[in-house]
Amino acid sequence: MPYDPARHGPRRIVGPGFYEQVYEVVRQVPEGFVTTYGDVGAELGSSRVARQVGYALAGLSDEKLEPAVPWYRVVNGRGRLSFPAGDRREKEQRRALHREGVRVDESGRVHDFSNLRYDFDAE
DNA sequence: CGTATGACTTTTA
DNA sequence: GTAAAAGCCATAC
Repeated sequence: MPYDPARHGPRRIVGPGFYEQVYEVVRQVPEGFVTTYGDVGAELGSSRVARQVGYALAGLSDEKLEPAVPWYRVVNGRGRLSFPAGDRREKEQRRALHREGVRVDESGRVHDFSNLRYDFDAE
């Protein structure tokens, strides 16, 4: 069977792994803001690890980390949700974002995405 | 060490 | 504006 993080999940939740770094960066995103996979990757040093960022987030679907990771604040580079419409996570992400004041279009587009995008370097 | 996979991005049409 | 193809790279086997 091929590797399936949705079923097996990442074995290493804490430690010097890449995933740990991803979680740490995502936790920096304040409430009411969003970020992109590419931005998180860039913050980690490489702007080409966007897939791995999503990969890391996929791992915490079933995992429960102490500091909650606001995975729902991470969208793709075009300001859209990375789930097909009707997906369980897609609905949950919309609900969570709406609760923080982030409006999401029916197509899954984040309204005023450019303005809500969090700037890590601004810290 | 080589192959396979994917919550992505960028380019091209 | 959308759609399809190629490229990326950490993790697993």
